[in-house]
Amino acid sequence: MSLLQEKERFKEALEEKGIKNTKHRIAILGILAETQMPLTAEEVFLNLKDKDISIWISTVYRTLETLSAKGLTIKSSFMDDGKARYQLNQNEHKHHLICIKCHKMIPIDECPFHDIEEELKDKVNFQVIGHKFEIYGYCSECKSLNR
Amino acid sequence: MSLLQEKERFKEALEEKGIKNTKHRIAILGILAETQMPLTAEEVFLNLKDKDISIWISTVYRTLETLSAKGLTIKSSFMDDGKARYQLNQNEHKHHLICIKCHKMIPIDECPFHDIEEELKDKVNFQVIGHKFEIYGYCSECKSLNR
DNA sequence: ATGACTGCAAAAGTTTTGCAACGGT
DNA sequence: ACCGTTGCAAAACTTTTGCAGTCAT
Repeated sequence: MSLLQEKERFKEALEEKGIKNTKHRIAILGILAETQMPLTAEEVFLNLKDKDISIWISTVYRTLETLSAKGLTIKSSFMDDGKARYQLNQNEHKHHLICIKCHKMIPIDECPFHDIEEELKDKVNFQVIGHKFEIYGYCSECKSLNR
Repeated sequence: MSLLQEKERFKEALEEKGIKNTKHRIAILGILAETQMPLTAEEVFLNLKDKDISIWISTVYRTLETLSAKGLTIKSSFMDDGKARYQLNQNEHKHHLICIKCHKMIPIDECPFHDIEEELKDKVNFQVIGHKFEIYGYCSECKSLNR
């Protein structure tokens, strides 16, 4: 997809969610689309600076919170390092292999949850809202660098 | 299990890991065993204060980090609220249903991972270290309170 | 007695908030 | 023109660190 097409797609997504289409929001969505990796607010901020886009880190935080509240991005903190990470919500039901070292995410097709969802609903009285399934380890590159 | 038995068990666990057996460590493990819920450092701290145990919050943090490094507790930050939570490592391979509201954890026997582990190893060159599988929603009590 | 652990204070790091100015619809 | 968004500064909050004294082995 071209950058222009992408920009247009983001613009439409913002409209659909009823929030304003600003250059910062488009830029942040662009960064997340480009890196295809969950980024901390600071990483997003630095990426923007690299592109000579002037923005304040509080705006990055506010934007990422807003986008996550609207479902355009997903906030998670799976790394347990005290930093929240944000990624584009690709709106596909996907899970990932996550490299502990470089944070690369490798999407996988498997979703084990659906198989046991029914089973669970009957066994325990629990209203399921969502689930998280992530596998941690070293990707092929980091694996070879590591030893 | 009686409190005394528990204390003895914790003491042995600390010895086994080669770290000192102090009243604070025993107390913190006790809180985690008692609540059976992932707690933030502050929650652990407040629980201790309730029991008139004098401790500094930095000690709570240091202790929880140490216990997690030794595998006696597990650190996670699945709630995406910027706070790390710690729970007892019961040393069983378990996953949980986690109530979004009260943070209650309901253990489940299912682990979908093992079924697809082999499959993945072949498909992608990825060295698996661990995985996280959690299901979020409302437990039966919070469910009825909610609507 | 030695080294690990803790009390305490202070700093570091991340995230949030307030307010005025700015920008999109 | 209106109201959501952003720049900027400052505060709030979570977590870490340093050092001296204490405690477990």
